[in-house]
Amino acid sequence: MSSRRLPRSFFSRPAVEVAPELLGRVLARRLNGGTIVRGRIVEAEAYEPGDPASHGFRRRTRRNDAMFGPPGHLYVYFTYGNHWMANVVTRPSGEPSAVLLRALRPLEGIHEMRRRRRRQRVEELCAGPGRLCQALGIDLAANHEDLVRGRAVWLEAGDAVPASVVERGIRVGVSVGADRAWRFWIRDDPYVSKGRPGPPTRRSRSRP
DNA sequence: CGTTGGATTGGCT
DNA sequence: GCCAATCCAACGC
Repeated sequence: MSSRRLPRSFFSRPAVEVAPELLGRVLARRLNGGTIVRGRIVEAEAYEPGDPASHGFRRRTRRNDAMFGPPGHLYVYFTYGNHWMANVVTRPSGEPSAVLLRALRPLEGIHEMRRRRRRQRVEELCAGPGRLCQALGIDLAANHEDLVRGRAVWLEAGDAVPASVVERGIRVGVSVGADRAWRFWIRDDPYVSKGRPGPPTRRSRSRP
């Protein structure tokens, strides 16, 4: 398994090409204090220009700014009042696109992940986009981080998985753009998230 | 300026 | 399976 970093050219392509090729790669994080935490990517989703489900579909704002920036950087955003999400920016600057990291298989720093997640089972540490951010301590401070040259978070080449074991389907939790089968995962991998593909279940709108 | 709902999670019925 | 938590971007007026 290679610990060399993925080059900028890897990311400077459409997200739908990058997403399946990110499977088997390793997301690495150096926490304050120096502890290294690493996990193998087992599930990812692509968000492309002109994609109504993408944050980059509308104009550039403070929130989605990283999506419009150079490839190989991190786009981090906050949602549902609780959770951070980590994306890898793809395509050249000016073309908003990114790959949402949805699940990792923990490799290193598992004790630290358990402490942050307050969960013991290894299968529950990084199986979900909000969970993996919590496990790796990724929040807004990591937005715009350079995965190619940065020291706080980066991507190692790891072992690309053969296309024969890559499964694809519609994305999780999106109400529009469900015609696009842009979610990719490693078939039968126990660390893939349990999120249901398709639109989120309607919540009650009742108020106190 | 008020309302809506989200690239989710975890706890409870 | 259902739904509250909890915040803020986007959008309507």
